Amino acid sequence: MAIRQGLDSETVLLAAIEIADQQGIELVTLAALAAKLNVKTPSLYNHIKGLPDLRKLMSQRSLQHIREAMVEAVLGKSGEDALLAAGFAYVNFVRKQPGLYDAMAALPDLEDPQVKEASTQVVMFILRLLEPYHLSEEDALHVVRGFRSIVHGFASLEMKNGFRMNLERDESLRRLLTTYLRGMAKG
Amino acid sequence: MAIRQGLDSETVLLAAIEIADQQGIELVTLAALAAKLNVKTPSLYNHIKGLPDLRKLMSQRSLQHIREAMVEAVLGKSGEDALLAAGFAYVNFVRKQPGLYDAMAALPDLEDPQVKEASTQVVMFILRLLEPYHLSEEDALHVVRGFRSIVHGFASLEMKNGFRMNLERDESLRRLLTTYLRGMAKG
DNA sequence: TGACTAAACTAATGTCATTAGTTATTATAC
DNA sequence: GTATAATAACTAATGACATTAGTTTAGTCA
Repeated sequence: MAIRQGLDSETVLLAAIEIADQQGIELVTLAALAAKLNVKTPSLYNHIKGLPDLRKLMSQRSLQHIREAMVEAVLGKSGEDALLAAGFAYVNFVRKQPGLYDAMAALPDLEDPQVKEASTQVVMFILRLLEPYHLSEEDALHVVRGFRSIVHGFASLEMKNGFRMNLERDESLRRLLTTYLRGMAKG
Repeated sequence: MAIRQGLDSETVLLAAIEIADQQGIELVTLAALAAKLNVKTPSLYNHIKGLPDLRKLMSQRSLQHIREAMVEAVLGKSGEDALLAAGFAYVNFVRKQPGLYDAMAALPDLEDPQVKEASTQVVMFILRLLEPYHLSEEDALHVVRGFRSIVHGFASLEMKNGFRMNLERDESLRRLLTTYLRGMAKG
């Protein structure tokens, strides 16, 4: 017995993400995770500190992925095009990995240092996209809040089946973003 | 023993809401609820079907309160003023009852019939506010999605301490809403 | 080879939700 | 007013889960 599984925290994290995306964040239990990894529950504590710690790792990873997806999406774009592409990249990430994103949304608060850092990276990325607008620092920060509210709000409502009308979702998102950006430009 | 407490589902619901707002939704357990109501846990099942049922009741109630708050806020207002007031009423409700709102955000999905109905009431209310704009039905529905995304996104990010910069939050919200509305008007 | 490190394990505890079955209180019917 | 029915509380039991303590054993390295 006790054959080593070669586990490490990354493997545990990836398995947790897989369960989250396939079955929902509430089914990410240490029991389910251990079963998936052919190990007993307490063995997981060699790699993660516990369930709350795992949730934090997932949130952090989620924010990293979102940033990466947005970075990739804006390559070769600037101004309004870039912001639109970044917004879609954000929402498309949530569509592809709803459980992982939900781990972040389910976090009681985002005060954990590492989560904070990943979140700061997202904010700084959006600030970069706003440079062509030559806003004051304060103005830019308000816009970042606006942009984040829009994409997070849209993505989470969509994820929870909050949009029930028979209406193109991408079109809703496109209009939401372009309307906001138009308001910015014509402000 | 077994003195009757005069419990009913409303009392249970109100106690759950109180725990949620004071201590957070994750501490709304049947055990905590029973203790608060001077009753043993199984007794709660005479009034609610179980924890998932309670969560649904909370979500439904949350949506009702949000609608009421918005209705109250727009009295005597119309057009952009009304939409701005409604947006602030939404966010201020979440500020006042974060745990109750979180119960809704924590629901796996919003497919439950009664939650759906309460949600439809909110959508219909926003549609009424859009009447002065004389939009097509499709256009109006896209705007409703936009408005909901904005207020939900802002409120939930704020609730989870997602806004960490030292920057007026009401001002962020005001700008977010007016920028969007300006984009609509100048579309 | 021998000693150390660490990854797995077993065992135990405590919290929680839920169900089944029981008791006792309140309301209703007569 | 008393008998009966409905129901709100209870006790007891089960099963899922997270977590901690202590143990074994598999790799690693001197």
